[in-house]
Amino acid sequence: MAKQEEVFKKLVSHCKEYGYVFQSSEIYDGLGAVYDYGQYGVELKNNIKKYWWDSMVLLHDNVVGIDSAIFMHPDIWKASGHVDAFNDPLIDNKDSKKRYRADVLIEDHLTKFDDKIDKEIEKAAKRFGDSFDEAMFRQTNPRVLENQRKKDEIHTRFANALNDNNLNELRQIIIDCEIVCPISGTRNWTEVRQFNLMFATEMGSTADGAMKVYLRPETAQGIFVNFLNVQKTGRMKIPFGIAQIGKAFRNEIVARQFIFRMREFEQMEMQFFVQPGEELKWFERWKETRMRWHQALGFGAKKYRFHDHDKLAHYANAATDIEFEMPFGFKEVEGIHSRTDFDLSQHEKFSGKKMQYFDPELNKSYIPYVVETSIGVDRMFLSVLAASYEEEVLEGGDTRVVLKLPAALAPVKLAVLPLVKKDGLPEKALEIIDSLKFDFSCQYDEKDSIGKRYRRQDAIGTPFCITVDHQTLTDNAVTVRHRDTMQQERVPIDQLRETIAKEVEMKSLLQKVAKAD
RNA sequence: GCGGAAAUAGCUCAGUUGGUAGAGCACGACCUUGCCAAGGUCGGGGUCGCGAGUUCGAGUCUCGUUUUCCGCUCCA
Repeated sequence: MAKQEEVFKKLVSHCKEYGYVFQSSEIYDGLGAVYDYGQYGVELKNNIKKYWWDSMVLLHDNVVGIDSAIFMHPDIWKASGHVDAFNDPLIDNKDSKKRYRADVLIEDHLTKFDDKIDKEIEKAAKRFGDSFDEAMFRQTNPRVLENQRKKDEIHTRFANALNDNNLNELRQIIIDCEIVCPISGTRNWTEVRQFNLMFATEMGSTADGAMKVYLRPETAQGIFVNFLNVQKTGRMKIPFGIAQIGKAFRNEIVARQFIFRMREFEQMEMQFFVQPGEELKWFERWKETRMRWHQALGFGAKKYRFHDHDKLAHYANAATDIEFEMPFGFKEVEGIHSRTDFDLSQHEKFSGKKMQYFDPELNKSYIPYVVETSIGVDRMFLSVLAASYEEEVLEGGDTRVVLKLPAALAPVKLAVLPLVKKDGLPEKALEIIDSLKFDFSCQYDEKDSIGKRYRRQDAIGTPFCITVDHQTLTDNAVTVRHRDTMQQERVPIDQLRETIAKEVEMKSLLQKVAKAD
């Protein structure tokens, strides 16, 4: 495991050194858990997105795409449950390092306090027997009276604090009541913090009451609220799907492991609408299709596994993750969820608009059930890089660092290298680039020895190096050097396009995905 | 968010008990070589993460802060 972590560290440095991923705002000391994609990173990311989009929208005539806005009506997040589910005041005990909900701590304390008073009364009742009058005892016993007063005071303060969302007051109550951590038994508390998963901002002028809007924490809701728009204007018949790629934002408390958990990230989601009762059948089908999509990349089946959820979220009746073996263990890359009719029903309730589909075959209306596939672009990016990164020990004993990226995803498809920087070889090389640059992303490099240039291309994952030598000038053929095997072959210049296209076109991947559909 | 560690050139790092910031690689120019990196010459690049404090003097000591990594914690 320690070795794996080393590999991960090297991968992170490699990403920075070769222009794949940079930390955001680096010259200002960075911004926590936010990253920028560099010149090669953006190409790889775009290729991953294209691979997904084409496999969804191009290969399925009943799946269409949309691009919904990041800002959405705030009520959408009430309907989805995001507003209520993540609004808790949290406090940590510094000794036990345990985190609690501040309001729950106080409630528990008050319940115990009530019990204490009741026990005292019970004790008194035992002592005085039949002659005991509880009402009289409560009204006259000084200790009970004092406790009662304290209790009322705290209850009032607590209610007010919750009402005003006064976090300092909540903490003060915990201190005043001398509430201790059940684990450490100490009163060494942090500040009370409100944790909300969603980033909020204001829309409209603040002078006349701006509306609080959120940056979407998931792209799915943009699909749900457009369900009828797409269904009607596209004349879609159930079953059908809507796909979307877009940014989402979550204010994670702990965001770590490089780009695996970021505050700003990108999702590729597809919501598939089906007849109620058919959802589990489709759930299974999408599980298979999505796994095939991953495995078509050729990293080996052992790198992937399903992780079925035992504890289902309230909206789901089946859920699984596709996990990938990252250098830090098997981690979720994609989730496939059978979300029932929860989301559409909620939107029907909150918006007051019907979210139903008239099924001409069944001759009735219903709220469709939804099977969702949701994959993190950044996680996918990380898994592709992790699987591709290799430090190879060569025969001579020296090592080379090579990114064995699937050719269809590689940011640069080929580099054209003149063997020497004279005798007209550079001119010939540039001529070749000019003829290929419309089809493939090409690079030209004439600096340093040819071996060094090969290594540089290995490090960014370029699948082909094309070397122009003196012979090229007479036979119009070049040497094609393959990244993974380092093997070379002689190819006539007029066959270059065909030779390379065979390997680098997205088509080869898509055909593997489509095979069993 | 808590605890621990780290931060010096683009990268990897050195920098002694506090006394004028260094190396290798990388980068640029020129020369040389030419099919699997690290030949020669010259050159550019650092207010030592940031901010205070102690001191005649701080990369070095103290405090704060930011970021990253590790462990907890959290995780629609």
